[in-house]
Amino acid sequence: MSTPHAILIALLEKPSSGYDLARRFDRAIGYFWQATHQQIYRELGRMVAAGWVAVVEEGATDAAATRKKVYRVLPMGREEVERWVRETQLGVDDRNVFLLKLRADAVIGPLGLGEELPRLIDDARERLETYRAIEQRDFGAPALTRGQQLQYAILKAGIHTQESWLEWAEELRPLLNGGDA
Amino acid sequence: MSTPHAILIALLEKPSSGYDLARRFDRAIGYFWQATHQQIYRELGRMVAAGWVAVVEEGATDAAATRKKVYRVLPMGREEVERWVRETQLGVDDRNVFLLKLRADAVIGPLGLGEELPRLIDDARERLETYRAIEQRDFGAPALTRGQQLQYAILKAGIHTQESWLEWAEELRPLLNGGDA
DNA sequence: AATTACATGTAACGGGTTACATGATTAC
DNA sequence: GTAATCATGTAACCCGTTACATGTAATT
Repeated sequence: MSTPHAILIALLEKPSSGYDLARRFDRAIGYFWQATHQQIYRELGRMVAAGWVAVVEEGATDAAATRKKVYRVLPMGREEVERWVRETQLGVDDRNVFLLKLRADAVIGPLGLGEELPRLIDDARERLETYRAIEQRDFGAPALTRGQQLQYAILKAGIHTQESWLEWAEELRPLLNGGDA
Repeated sequence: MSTPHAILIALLEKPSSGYDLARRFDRAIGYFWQATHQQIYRELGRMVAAGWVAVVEEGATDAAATRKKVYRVLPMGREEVERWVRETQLGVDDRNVFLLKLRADAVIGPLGLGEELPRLIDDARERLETYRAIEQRDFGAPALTRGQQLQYAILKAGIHTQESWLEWAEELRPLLNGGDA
């Protein structure tokens, strides 16, 4: 649901054409966020209509580049990004969205993520405790059947995920709080 | 795209009504797989039409339970689950789908996941190497700006995710290979 | 000359989400 | 008797996906 914002942030990092955006979403960005070129063109059209982005009009850099349309973010688009980062509450399962917010914070000054992170950390700790409780309740027995071992493995996947994320988040914390935010 | 299979597997674990399924998807299952009651009823309808599931007809357990419809998986539904587990190739980003496959494996015998896991492990290792390469190339400098530190943090999130998953996967490996598969 | 890469779009479909709707049963 | 829970559904919308479509520029 935040594809337009993903595009806005990518454009803040570097003004691009739809085609370039598609390539960027296939490479680096695509590791944690996907968007096909159809989505990109669709959203670019909408965002032009909304006044968030505009096509860069340069007096024909070279005659060949006529077809290429480079988009840049307008003030209203930038404001929309700030609003979205500040007002969109995330849950424990929206980690890639939080990474998107981090990218926004990396491009345009501090956006108050230092206040959202602790809440996410608390949520992750809570969920981890839930998992630990299930672990002790359901998998404390000495001998488990194959099926039970597999179900235990599924639970462990969840435990690993939370623990690993918490480690990362604690490491990130000072970066968001220190400085000036 | 595998909501119907998620429902089938849940029904294999325990025949349930649509309402019960919705509650199960809100609780335990919902930690890594979501489905609203609208989706559940829609899919149940389709799967009845496809001959994958059927309503359990018991001669009125008690007169009050008239409205409740309990579904069970028919042989064709079970075969469809097996087919899906065996034939659906997963990518690095389909980890929750792999957990779903594991749940299927836990309910109905070994389904050949011992062959899919190594491929996923290789993919994860490859991606981890890509991340490590980016790390050395872009973030080797001694002093990084705030923005660069944040971008580095985003990359580290990816590194953590791969490492953590690989640890888990290696732990799981013998369970899928040992025994009889 | 032919193929690949560049570059931008339209159209249709299906699934997930949200809102709406209804009625029975249980608990306070 | 009123509210919460149980229980099942319909309808509309939007987004992501897949397929289709077109044309230019660069490469071999």
